[in-house]
Amino acid sequence: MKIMSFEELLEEFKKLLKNNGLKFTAQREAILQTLYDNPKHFTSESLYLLVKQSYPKLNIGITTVYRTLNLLEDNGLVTSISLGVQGKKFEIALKPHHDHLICEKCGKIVEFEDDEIEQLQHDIANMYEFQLTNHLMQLYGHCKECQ
Amino acid sequence: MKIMSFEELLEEFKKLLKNNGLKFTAQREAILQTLYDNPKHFTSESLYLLVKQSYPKLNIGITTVYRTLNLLEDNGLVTSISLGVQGKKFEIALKPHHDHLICEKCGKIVEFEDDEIEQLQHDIANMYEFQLTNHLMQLYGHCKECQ
DNA sequence: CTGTGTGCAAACATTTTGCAAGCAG
DNA sequence: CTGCTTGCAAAATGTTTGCACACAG
Repeated sequence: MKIMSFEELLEEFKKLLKNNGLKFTAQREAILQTLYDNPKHFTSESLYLLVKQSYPKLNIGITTVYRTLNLLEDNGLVTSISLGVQGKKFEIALKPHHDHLICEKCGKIVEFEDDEIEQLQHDIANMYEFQLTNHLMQLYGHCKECQ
Repeated sequence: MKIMSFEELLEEFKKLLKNNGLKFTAQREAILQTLYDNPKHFTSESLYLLVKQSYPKLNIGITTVYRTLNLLEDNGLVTSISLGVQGKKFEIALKPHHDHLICEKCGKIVEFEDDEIEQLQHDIANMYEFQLTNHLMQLYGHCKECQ
C-alpha cells in the first residue's frame, strides 16, 4: 500500500536537497531508508536506536536524527504527532490520509479512516464557505490496556 | 456561555478534594479562579505567571501549578491538548467541545460544533476500545474572502 | 497534632546549539 | 577547496522529585 518506491522517494529527497543547497549524505539516506522500511510511528529516540542498529558502521548520533527529522518534516516527507510530555512521533508521509487515536498514558497510536467523518468535514467547510486543503483529527484517550 | 458559576465549580472541587483526602488551599483556589476567569488555553508557565501576578502575596511556585494542573486534569476539571514539541496547553472544562476551521491565508479561525461528528468519534473510540478524554480537529483551508 | 501541601533547588528527560573535524560537490 | 554536515558535549527547555518547613483539618 506504498504510494511510491524507495527509489522514487530518494529522487524526490535528492531534488529537495539540491534545491536548498544541501548535501546528500549516508546518514540522511539511512534515516530515510529506515523510515521507509518501517511504516510505523517513531519517537526520535526509537528511530535513532533502529538506525544505529541497522547501520552500525555509520556511528550515527541522535543529533543527526533530530536534524534530519526536522528537515524531512519541513519539506513534507514525514508528518508528526505531538504527544505532550512524552514528546513527538514521526511517520513517513507515504500513506493516504488517515487519522489517529492516541493513548495519553502509554502513547500507543491507532490509525483509522472514516469516510463519513470526511464527508461531514466537507459539509462543515461548505457551510462556512471554506475551501478545504487539509485537516487534522486526533482522538485522545486511554486504550484498553491502560484503563 | 459558562455552564456553571465559580461557586458551583469550587464546590465540586472541594468535594473532589475531600473524597481523596486532599486539602483545600489558597494556592489551589487561586489557580482554579484564574482558569475560570480566563477561558483560554494556558501553558503551564503562562498560567503560573498570571497567577503570580494576580495573587502576588501567595508567592506561588511553578511546581504547585504543575501539581495542581495534573490534579485537575486527572479529575476532569481541565482538559489538555498537546501542541508542539514543547509543551501542552490546558483549559478549564466548562465549554462544550468545539473544533476549528483555520484559514491558511489570513489566519482567521472559526469555531464550530457538530454533534454528528462527535458521535462518530465516540463510535470509532468504542470500536478500538478507547476511553476518550479529549480530541482535536482542525480543518485547514481558504475562507470565502481569501479564495 | 498529623499528615498533606508548598517553595526551593536539584534531578530528569528531551531537544537544540556551539564547535572542530570530516566529507560532498 | 568551500562550506555544509557530523558527533560530541554543553546548553536550553519543560517537567518532576526530594526535602524541610508551613498549615489545613
